Formats: sequence, structure tokens, C-alpha cells
Amino acid sequence: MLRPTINDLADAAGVSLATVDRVLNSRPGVRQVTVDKVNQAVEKIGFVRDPFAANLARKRDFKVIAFVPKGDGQFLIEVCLAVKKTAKAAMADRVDLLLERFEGDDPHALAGPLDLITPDSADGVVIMGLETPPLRDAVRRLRARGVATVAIISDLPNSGVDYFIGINNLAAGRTAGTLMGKMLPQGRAKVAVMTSSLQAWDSLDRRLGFDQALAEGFPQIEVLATIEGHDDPGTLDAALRRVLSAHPDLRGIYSMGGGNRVMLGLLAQMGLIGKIRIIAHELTETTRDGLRRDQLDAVITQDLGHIIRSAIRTLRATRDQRPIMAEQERIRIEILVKDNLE
Amino acid sequence: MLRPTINDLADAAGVSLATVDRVLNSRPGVRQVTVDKVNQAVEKIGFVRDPFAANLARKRDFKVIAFVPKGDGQFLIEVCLAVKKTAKAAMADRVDLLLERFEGDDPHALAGPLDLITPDSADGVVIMGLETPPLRDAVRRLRARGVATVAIISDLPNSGVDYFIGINNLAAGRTAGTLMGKMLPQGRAKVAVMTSSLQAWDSLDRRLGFDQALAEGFPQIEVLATIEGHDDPGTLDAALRRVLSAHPDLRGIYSMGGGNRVMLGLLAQMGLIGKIRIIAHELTETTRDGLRRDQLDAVITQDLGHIIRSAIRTLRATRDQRPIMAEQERIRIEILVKDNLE
DNA sequence: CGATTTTTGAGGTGCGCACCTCAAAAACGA
DNA sequence: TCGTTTTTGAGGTGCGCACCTCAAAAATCG
Repeated sequence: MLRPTINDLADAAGVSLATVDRVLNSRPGVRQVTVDKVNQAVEKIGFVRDPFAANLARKRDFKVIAFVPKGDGQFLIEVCLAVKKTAKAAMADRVDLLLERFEGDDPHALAGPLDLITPDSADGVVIMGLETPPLRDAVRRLRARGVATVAIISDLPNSGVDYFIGINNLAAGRTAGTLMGKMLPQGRAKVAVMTSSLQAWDSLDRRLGFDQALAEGFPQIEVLATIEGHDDPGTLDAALRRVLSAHPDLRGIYSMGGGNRVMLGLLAQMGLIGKIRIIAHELTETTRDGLRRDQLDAVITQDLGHIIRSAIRTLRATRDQRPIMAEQERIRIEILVKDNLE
Repeated sequence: MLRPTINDLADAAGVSLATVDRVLNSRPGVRQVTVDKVNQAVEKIGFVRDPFAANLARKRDFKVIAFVPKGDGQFLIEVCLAVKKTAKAAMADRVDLLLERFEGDDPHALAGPLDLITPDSADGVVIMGLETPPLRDAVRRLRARGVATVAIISDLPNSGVDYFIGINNLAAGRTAGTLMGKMLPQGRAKVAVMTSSLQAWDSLDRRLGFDQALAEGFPQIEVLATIEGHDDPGTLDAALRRVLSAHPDLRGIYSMGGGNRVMLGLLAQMGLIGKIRIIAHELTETTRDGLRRDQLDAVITQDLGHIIRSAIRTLRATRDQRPIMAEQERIRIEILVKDNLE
């Protein structure tokens, strides 16, 4: 037999089409026994709702709002770019993706807008944010209202989001550590770790992973304390200078967050390019350029386009109560050198 | 206004619905002037066919046949696995994906089945194969019959396939070269390159890229002649032994194709694991294991699941005359170390 | 010019589903 | 028990499109 339709389902369950519809779309006014009867029939005949037809009949587009923190860091710019690009392409698939930015520093700046979202105004919400108690509660309320929610880039583990789409930052740090270890000459060596802070939410995990990998595989390498730039070029520059002069034998730098432009500028100025192995995070204009010019040895990144598309697919599957293709939605920790940039 | 429908199109073009339908589905019996009129209206009002509704109305599933060479190499097994997995998941999206295997060594073994395919028996064809004149001609005939065709893994540049979905093997080789160069200690060193042959269709490009990258960035490294295993464990083992004893100062091996199990076995037996940097291709049981156990330094691979899904999306877009999201269909050259395996 | 061929229009049907209304049936309460 | 509430059924409409038929209109030809 071909794919069973709701008609077949109704027959198999011994109920009317109207009841099947009520159950499938969780409308009220159906006894539990009847619900069970239908669900059993679903299993029995292997009914799968045709998402195409469902969407057509619903008429309404699938509406998604993506919340991304404000800020002009290169990474955030790339995230927004990916959202906008995807939004354009997604229109053809009847999804309406809206980009919304919020004051990333203010824990309440996101909670407010979230509270205004109802199942009528959006089918799903994508959140890139740092978990705070107000945000956590807002997400919980949102989900209670029946709006599907996914976190991207950075997890919101206690907010009860439906899914997290992003990389495991501990593993990313480990990857950087292993790579750094393999690229440094055998023997003792010092390595510095730096981070900005705006997008450094996950720096802790990355640092942890980096240390782990080096300790396990390359115990002779000494990792210095994290250099923090606090999103200020001057601060970062000064901190870097301090470390570089205190450790003239520095052989590697692991840049976990932003600040790459400042760092590369300084190293170039001091004639250190090529003498220090550098691994950075996220593919941006600066890091792409750095790779091309042989200033960076490797960049660890995640495919932002993939993340956004994956988030949308996941939200859709959640709303339609369809299974999720885990393999397709797995975000890879990508290692880039100059030759596999595209 | 909302998305324009075919009705709006008919109004805008000043023709009837039937004519719009004839033009959109390229049915015969329409004057060129009328066709142009409709196409202009399409541009003017920005009409985009709703693929959901179209598919629903077509009723027919989207049928795809994937041709993969016979053989029991680990890579081929992985390819088939990916096809089967995707086939299962794709059913929900109304695509019917069939896996078909052919005698890879016989240039005519694939041409035969291809000639039997008509637009009725399949909407699209996926081919993993090595270009030979008979295959090239068969593909051309296939396309002339109106069946969309994509090549995967290995390009069929002169066959006129609609698209190629896979990595650039020259770039993959370069990536391996750069990685090898960075992981070897500074100073002179010898590196060997080995390949099996069954899946080594692209070994030439890889070797070329590898040499390029090393010559450009690490001229002090000497690359030995390619070791060929010809898919025979004994042959490979003997060849490897010969090279290892002739060059006791060998510091790296670049494995472009299969034969990794044999190589790792031999190196382990000779106590060389850890003393020689090894970069291999394709994520298989052996290479995954090799990474986990620190026997391999890096693996360069391509996401087979992504390739298959991408091939299907591309075929579909071709048939529906829709644009292709280049970014999403770009297959990345992935670098794996033990920490970013999943 | 009429006769023939080609092109166009009008209209209908159904894909699988969501969503709606109204009435009938069943379950429930007192 | 009867009246009330809850649950179910029957039936219809439309989403945007493909595909079909038949007749009318226009273009073409001798």
C-alpha cells in the first residue's frame, strides 16, 4: 500500500476523520481512550503525516524569530549575516525568519521580548544568549506557552530549551590543544591562551579542554594564565605585550575568542609572525585573512549557516512532532588551514 | 501582498490558468510570444512555484537512483551506508532513493543500466564513478532524455552532469601537505605517500596538491615516490616494508586511499607508531579507531551523509527549476583529530 | 475565401491535510 | 429518570498546484 493517509488512519482506528484530526492536532474534547485508540492505529499502520500537505493546508508560514545579542564583534556580525542569508533562502520553503537583536549585557533585555511571544506571533524561537536566571525563566514561560525553542552557539542547559544546536566547547578546546601539541616541536614550550569576553561565554570550556588535551598528550608544554582583553583593544594589546616580554620563549597562542586583529597586528609589529604557532576560533574576515597570509596556523570554527538551518529544521520537526535526523543536525568542530578554507 | 499564486500569474500575464500551467510545466502547444509573456509576468510579480503544493499535486514521489561501484573497501561500505540511511530518512520527504551497485572495473557495467533509465523510471540519478568514454556517453544520453544527473565523490567533468557534489581533491591534498608540514619538526625530513587503487581515482590530484603545499611552504621536506598497494594487502605490505627499510629516517606518511589497516598493522609491528606522523583519508572504522588510539595524527574526510543529501536536494532543485543554495551544498574538506571526531 | 491546424480558455478533479460548523450520540450528574 | 455536558461524526471548504477534457478562438494554408 502507498503511504497511509488520515483517511486510512480513521478507518484503522475506527473513528471519524474529525476525531483523527482532533487527536493529530491536539485539539481539545477527546477522551483519553479515543486518543489512545488513534495513537495505536498510528503505530499499527505506520502513519506519518505528510508535512507538505500539512503546511499547505495550514496556509500560514512557519514563523521563526532569532534573537542575537547586539554588539559589533566580528563573530556576531557573521552570525547575523548567516541569519539574514538563511532568511532569504528559507522564504521559498515557507519559513519566515526574523532577526531580532537585544542588549546582550542586560539579562532582562531578552526576557522582555520573549514574554511577548505567543504561538500566534511565532512558531519557534532561536536564541543565542548567555543563561541568566531572568532569561531562564522567560524561556520556561515561553515553552509553557507552546512555542518551540532552541539555543544556538551557547547552550541554555537549565532553561528547558527543546534543543541545543552548536558545538561542544570542551571538545573544541581539546581539538585546539591536540593540534597545538602536534604542531609544536617536541620538547618544553610555553603557550598562551587569550580571549576577549563578549563572545567568550564558552571560553571556560574551551580553556578546560585545551588544558586537558595538552596535559594528557603533551605534558611538557606549559600553558600560561588566560589573557583577557575585555573587548578593549588597548587592554588586550597591553596584556599581550606584558606576556610577550615576560616570556620571550613563548611558542604558541590559543585565541579562544575575539581580539584576533589586535593580536595579529601586535605580533606583526614585533616581527613574531611565523615564530609562534597560533590557533584561533571562528572564521571571520580577520581569521580568513590570517590563514591566507600564513599568519594563523589553524582556525577552529563552526558552520554558522548550518547552525541556523539546523535550528529551523529542528524547530519545525518539534512543532510537527516529527523525528529529528541527529546526524544531519550535528554541528561539527571544523579545523581550517589555508588550504581547506572553502 | 502574499506570495503570488498561479492565478495571480495568469492575471498578470493576461492569459488563462491553463496557459500558465502549460508554460510552467513546459507542455507543448504554446506560441513563443505567449511563453515570453508568461515569463515576463513571472519576473514582474516575482512568482515562485510552491514546491510543497507542486509535489502534493504531482502525487508521485521524487525517485532517485544512486549508482555506487561494487567492492568491499571500507570507503565504499561507508558510502553505501550513507545512501541507505539517507534513503530511510528521505521517505518522509517523499523521495524514493534506490541504491544500485555496479562492477566498478568494467566501463560498460554502468552504461548499460543507465541506458535503461527514463524520466518515468527515475527523476534523478546519482553517480559515483570513474569517467570512461562509455560512461560519459551514457550519461550524455541520459541527460538528453531529461533525467537530472549529479556526480558525487569523483567528478565526471566531460559527461555533462548537472552538478558535481564532492571535494576538490587538489585542495584536499594541499590541506594534507600543509598539515604534515606544520606537524613535522623544522628541518629536513622524508615523507612517504601511499595509496590503494580501488578508491584512488583522485589520488593524482591529492598527490599533486600535497606536493604543491609542501614545496611552497616546507621545501626542506622530501616526498618519496607514491607507494601503490593495488588493493592487495600483501603487495602493500611488501612495498611499505621496502620503503621503511630504505628510509629509516622516514618521518611522515600520507595515506591517500585505502590500505590503512595494513599500514597501521605493519607500523605497530615495527614499533614505529608515534614516531611517524600519519595523515589518512576518509573516516572509516579503521581510521576512526586509529585516531582514538593515537595511531593517526589526522584524517581528512568528507561528510558522506551531507554529500548524499546534497545530491538529492540538487537533483530536486534541478528538476523543479529552482535555484541551488551553493553555500549549503558546498562539501567541506574536513580535518579530524581525535578530539573532534563527533 | 473557407478549411485545417494550432493555440488558448474555461472548467473540473484530486493530492493530503487543517479547520470549521452543526447535529447526533454518548457519558454524566442529580 | 431527565436534563446537561462532553464527546463524536458527517460534511464541507480551501491551500497551491498538476493534469485532464472539450470547446472556442486565432493563426495558417491552399
